[in-house]
Amino acid sequence: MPQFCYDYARPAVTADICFFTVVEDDLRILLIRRGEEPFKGSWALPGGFLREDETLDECAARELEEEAGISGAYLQAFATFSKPDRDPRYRVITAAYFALVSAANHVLKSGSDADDAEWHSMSRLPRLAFDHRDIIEQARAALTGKMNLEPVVFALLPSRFTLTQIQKVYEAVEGQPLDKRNFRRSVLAKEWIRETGELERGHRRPAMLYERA
Amino acid sequence: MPQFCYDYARPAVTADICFFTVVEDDLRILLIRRGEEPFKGSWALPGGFLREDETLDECAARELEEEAGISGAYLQAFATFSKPDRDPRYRVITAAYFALVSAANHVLKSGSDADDAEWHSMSRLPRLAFDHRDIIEQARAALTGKMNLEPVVFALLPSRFTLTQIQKVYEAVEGQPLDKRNFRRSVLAKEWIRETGELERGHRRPAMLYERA
DNA sequence: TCAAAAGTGTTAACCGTACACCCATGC
DNA sequence: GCATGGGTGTACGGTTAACACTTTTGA
Repeated sequence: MPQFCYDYARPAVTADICFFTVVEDDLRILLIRRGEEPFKGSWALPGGFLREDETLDECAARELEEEAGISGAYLQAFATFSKPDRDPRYRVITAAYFALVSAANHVLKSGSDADDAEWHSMSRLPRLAFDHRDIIEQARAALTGKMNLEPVVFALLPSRFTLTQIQKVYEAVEGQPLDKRNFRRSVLAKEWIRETGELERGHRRPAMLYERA
Repeated sequence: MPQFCYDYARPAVTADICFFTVVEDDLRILLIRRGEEPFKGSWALPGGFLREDETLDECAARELEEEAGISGAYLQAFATFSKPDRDPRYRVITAAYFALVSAANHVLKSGSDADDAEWHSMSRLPRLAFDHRDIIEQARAALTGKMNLEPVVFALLPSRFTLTQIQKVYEAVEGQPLDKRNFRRSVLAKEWIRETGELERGHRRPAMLYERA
């Protein structure tokens, strides 16, 4: 085993990811069950150590690929966590990201690190390792803010979607119902979407399908 | 010299600070002239290495004290910089902060690290080391956003101030003039300030002095 | 008396919010 | 024919933005 030696103590640096999806009008987050101490049996955010040749953004993207088999998800850093004792083993500085994937693409690749990964409803989180509950709370707040400023909602939707679908995603993230007419007016005013001309059939009354503009 | 050895490479971690003040209606930032390679003679942000027993917030506060002799300034992290080659010597991850101090308190303590520190107008920045120009640009944007949401402007003002003074600070940070009547109405509506009853005398027509509510 | 900064209101446009009914379809 | 979700407009209140003149003082 090689050794890396420095004149001063250096912390380990990781990127941890709050990976969200919306399924059945419910905001869910990907967690991994820990098989080792500390916090054996608790759930933790996916993430891992920064490598020598990558940025934190690249690290987060790589971990998402390795631990959940997902590439190309929307990824955004939102805070850094640095309390000296947040990991009882040794010092770890964590750059926290949130990531988004649509329900259609959220099937987890089995094998490798992903075997103990599961989606958990944000309304019923299990026992969490380290300070991951704090991180998740801040992630949700960051996501809510971002969604009202920038067109990130599409990362949580299939490529074509109805206005009701997009509304359900906002409601799931914000955790509160929204007025249908006002929501439609405001989302159309933003010019983030356009009509496809196709209708979604097979349920009740067909609904117009939209796509990202 | 002690040696700290790890099984994997670890980056150095620093906190760097974009330390702003407003003087003569001009937004200025504290920079330190580098006496060593790399970037000898260029200017750099104050900052330094994270110690074993402190958070990044504490590190930023300590560096501000050591390098500029200022304590209790408003401090806020806004981004992390992690490009592998952003420091040509070895890998450094930097948590970037912005800090604010009022013109009245911005005299630099001489001695120690501060000897080569100077305030520079944001409208005429010198040659900067590393990726510090990027960091400064992002800091200004973060500061502008924060000032319109939270009462941080007081960190850039003396304890008592006129409405014109507070307006000049906003104009300096945002880099654009503001309408006097609208500005006064909106700042009074926020209820961040109250009248002192005292007038500022000695110039032209006396102005009401306000203080933080 | 003049130069300089302090102080003061009104109007119009825009935006957010509240709110209820008819329509098209599948069963 | 009925249950289900799709689709639509208006009115009110609050906020923002534009805009010009009088007052007070020091020199």
